[in-house]
Amino acid sequence: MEWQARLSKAGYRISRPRGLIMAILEKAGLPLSPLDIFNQAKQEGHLLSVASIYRTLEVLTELDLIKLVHTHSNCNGFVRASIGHKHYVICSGCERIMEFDGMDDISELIDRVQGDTGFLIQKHLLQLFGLCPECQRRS
Amino acid sequence: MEWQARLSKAGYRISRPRGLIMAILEKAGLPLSPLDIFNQAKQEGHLLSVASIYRTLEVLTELDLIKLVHTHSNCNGFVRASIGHKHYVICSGCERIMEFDGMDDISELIDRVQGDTGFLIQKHLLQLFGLCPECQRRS
DNA sequence: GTTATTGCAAACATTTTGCAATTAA
DNA sequence: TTAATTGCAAAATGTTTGCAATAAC
Repeated sequence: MEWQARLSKAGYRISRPRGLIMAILEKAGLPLSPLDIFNQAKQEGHLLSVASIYRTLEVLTELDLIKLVHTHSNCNGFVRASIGHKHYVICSGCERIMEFDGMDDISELIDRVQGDTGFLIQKHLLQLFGLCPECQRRS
Repeated sequence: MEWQARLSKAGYRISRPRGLIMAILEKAGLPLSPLDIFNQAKQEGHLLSVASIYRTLEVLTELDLIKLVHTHSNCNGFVRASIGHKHYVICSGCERIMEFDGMDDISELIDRVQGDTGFLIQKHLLQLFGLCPECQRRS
């Protein structure tokens, strides 16, 4: 389903700022912070208020249209999300990001941890970091 | 090796604020933010400056004596770390945290992702979230 | 005694909020 | 038309920095 449809269905409106932010994240291909988005929009000749950016990112995250990415330093990078639960590999060189599936691979681990700790696991956060092919070549 | 020894060996001094912060994290058993640490210290009758807290957390993290924990909202919780690379399970109810090993479990996954994406994986971030035994009972 | 470390206060950065003006439906 | 959304500016929050005073070695 299109992001427009998902917004509408949830009772939100399709506004210009929301479209802009989705478009910017779509073509970025790497995690952007609120300020990054502000700057990118400005560079394209569109002035957004930071308040709108923050509010929009909150709505889009709530609808799983975008995801927050965690790194060593910053945890304020957002990426366009595709359907379903995914994990990310992030390039330490250029920040390029790719999704991958991996629920099967860790479900065994989750079972083991549940057994060992008595915790009832509900969610998980898994991200890999390394060099993308291009950055490998370059170094 | 004791944290004191590790600090010394790295050329750092054993100061009162550093000892306090290590002690506070040690007994907390859950991730504390810089402000949490400030408040906990104050409650015990010790005034720390926030600047020192931030600087200390940086040093301790660099020496792997403590680790930064990532959650949905905040990524500013620090926990006392034991030796070696660990992962964490965090209780969604009370924030209690436990370590677990799991490199074996995901090395296969890492191989697969390297093959599929061409990335050269160097690091990973894996955290599980759920209810601890006590919080399960309570709900 | 020497030098790292601290505390303070100010600078800086980031995020949130209230409210009138705007715009999507 | 009317209600959600925006932009603005101010407030709140979080983090970093320079520097003189202090404390570890």
